[in-house]
Amino acid sequence: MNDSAVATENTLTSASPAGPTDQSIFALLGAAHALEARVEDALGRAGLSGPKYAVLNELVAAGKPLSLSELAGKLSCVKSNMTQLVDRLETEGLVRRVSCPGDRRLVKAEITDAGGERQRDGATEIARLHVEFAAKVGAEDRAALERLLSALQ
Amino acid sequence: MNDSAVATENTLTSASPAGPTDQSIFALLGAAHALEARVEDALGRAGLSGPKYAVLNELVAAGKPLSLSELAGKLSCVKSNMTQLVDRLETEGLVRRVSCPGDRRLVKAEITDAGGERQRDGATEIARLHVEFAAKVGAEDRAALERLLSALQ
DNA sequence: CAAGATTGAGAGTTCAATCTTC
DNA sequence: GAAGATTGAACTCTCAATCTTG
Repeated sequence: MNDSAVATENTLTSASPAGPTDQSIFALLGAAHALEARVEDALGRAGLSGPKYAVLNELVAAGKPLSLSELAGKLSCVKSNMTQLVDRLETEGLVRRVSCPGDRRLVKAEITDAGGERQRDGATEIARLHVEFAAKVGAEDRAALERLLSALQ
Repeated sequence: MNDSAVATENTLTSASPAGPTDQSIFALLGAAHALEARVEDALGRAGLSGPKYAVLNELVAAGKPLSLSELAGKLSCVKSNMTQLVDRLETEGLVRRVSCPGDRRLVKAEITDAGGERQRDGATEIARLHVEFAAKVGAEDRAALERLLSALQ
């Protein structure tokens, strides 16, 4: 699982200057903001941020070390971002860099035992959040959401 | 109109590790991400970022200089953020800091002529985007969106 | 020359600590 | 002391430029 939209972003959600039409877009972004904040809060309880959880999650899902380029692709971010994110994860002891004998250009990230535990904690929090979400949003609204999302893509 | 959710956040939107339930949340965040990117692109054509547009917009809506604390309140961000954002806007000549004789603790941001032009350009781009959005999303789905949003808050 | 990773600079955000003013 | 603004440190992100390896 990936979760790049969890970041701390909240400057685009308050009033509506131009007209009534604006409200749809900005209301949607505001709600997404609130949801992201909920996800970040939940992960924070597990000692993780959204981006850190996303990386650990990908490593667990893959079941093997992944190169920084592969991770950047899965998280839809640029490679230099992954360099720094893995720096911070490595500092925390949640992943470790391993070199690849086959292709010496590659640097792979391998999850540590501590990283595995942390990922499980994060997944537990996310699961809890999801139950809450499912209870609040009815099936028919969820269908509307799907249509909305595909219209937006 | 405000628009804080426009930031560059994209690490939480890819796969789904835990289960099928996760998809609702992360799909929503992913779509919001895409929408934010569209807004940022549109504003970029006007030479603005989301946060910068939000500030200019508030100043135009108020029709008078606003203190940095007032702006931070309207944009739902911390005050230190506004200090730096206004720094960048001032460097670009879009706003200017004015001191307040009545309460010498206050620093107000006043929009310049250049800032006013820039805001108009941004608003034009946003209006264009909104027409597109309204055309893609039907009225009934928009109603479902409203319910979704209030359930989320 | 391509691809993978890193570095440096900059935007945007948060928090904690500080300074001035009330 | 409390409110307004600023500064410094940290995180997340992007882009452009560089280095190493293929």
